[in-house]
Amino acid sequence: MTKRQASPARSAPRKVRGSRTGRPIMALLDLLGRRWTLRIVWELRDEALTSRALREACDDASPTVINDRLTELRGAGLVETLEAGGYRLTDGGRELLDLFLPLQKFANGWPPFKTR
Amino acid sequence: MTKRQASPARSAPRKVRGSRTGRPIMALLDLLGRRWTLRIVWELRDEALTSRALREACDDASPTVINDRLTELRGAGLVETLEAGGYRLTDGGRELLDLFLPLQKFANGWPPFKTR
DNA sequence: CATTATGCTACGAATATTGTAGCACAGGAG
DNA sequence: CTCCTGTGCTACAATATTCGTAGCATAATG
Repeated sequence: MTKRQASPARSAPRKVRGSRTGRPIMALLDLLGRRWTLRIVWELRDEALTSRALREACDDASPTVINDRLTELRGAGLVETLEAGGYRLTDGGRELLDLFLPLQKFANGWPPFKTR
Repeated sequence: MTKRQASPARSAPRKVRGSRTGRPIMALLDLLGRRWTLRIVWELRDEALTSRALREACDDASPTVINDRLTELRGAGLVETLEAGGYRLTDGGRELLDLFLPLQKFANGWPPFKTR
């Protein structure tokens, strides 16, 4: 059961949590089902952002999480760091994002989300 | 619905956590960015499932979470309970799912997820 | 009544996330 | 060089969420 400490294991997503089936779709669903992951991809849709700009864009989420997610997303090859600084989607990341774009239309047209 | 006292403040998903912008897409992204939410929608793609069948389909996730998610999804009008028992996607839920179906193809073709 | 299945709750332990502070390392300006 | 400012990133205590297991009440069936 690993051990429990304040935070010594925040470096790598050792495994695909929650899905032990091995099916790629499950791994992807699991990766995207973590807090801020979808949001980060979304915020990078138009342009590259620095880690701080990204943080602000994400309702000032904790840098801890942003960094964890960024590491995971880089590991999945969906996001890359720019040598000049900042992060942006890879070609694959953009490909994924394109699948999500219709979501906005769906959200806007779906009553339960309209007046939140 | 549900009261909890083990953890001090665990009464209800009172708000759209993490997104205070009010934009529907953020609310949706946030809803879907919770553990098991995407997976649950995914597992309901073909047929209605009982709560237990759903639990098993989701790698035996804790009934606590399954229930919380189901409540949230019902609140969002994406899932509904059958009078005969069990859960299934609403028309809106299926509409959302349709947007996600291409994801499987993407996952299968995306190297980082192939051999996990 | 015994059995099986349903939806759902309880709750301690394990993990994850939040919020705030601050580090080391570039530039750029003075 | 020294004082800024911005970068990516880490530390860590406080919270919140999730996990795992047990178990309830109800209903349908044998």
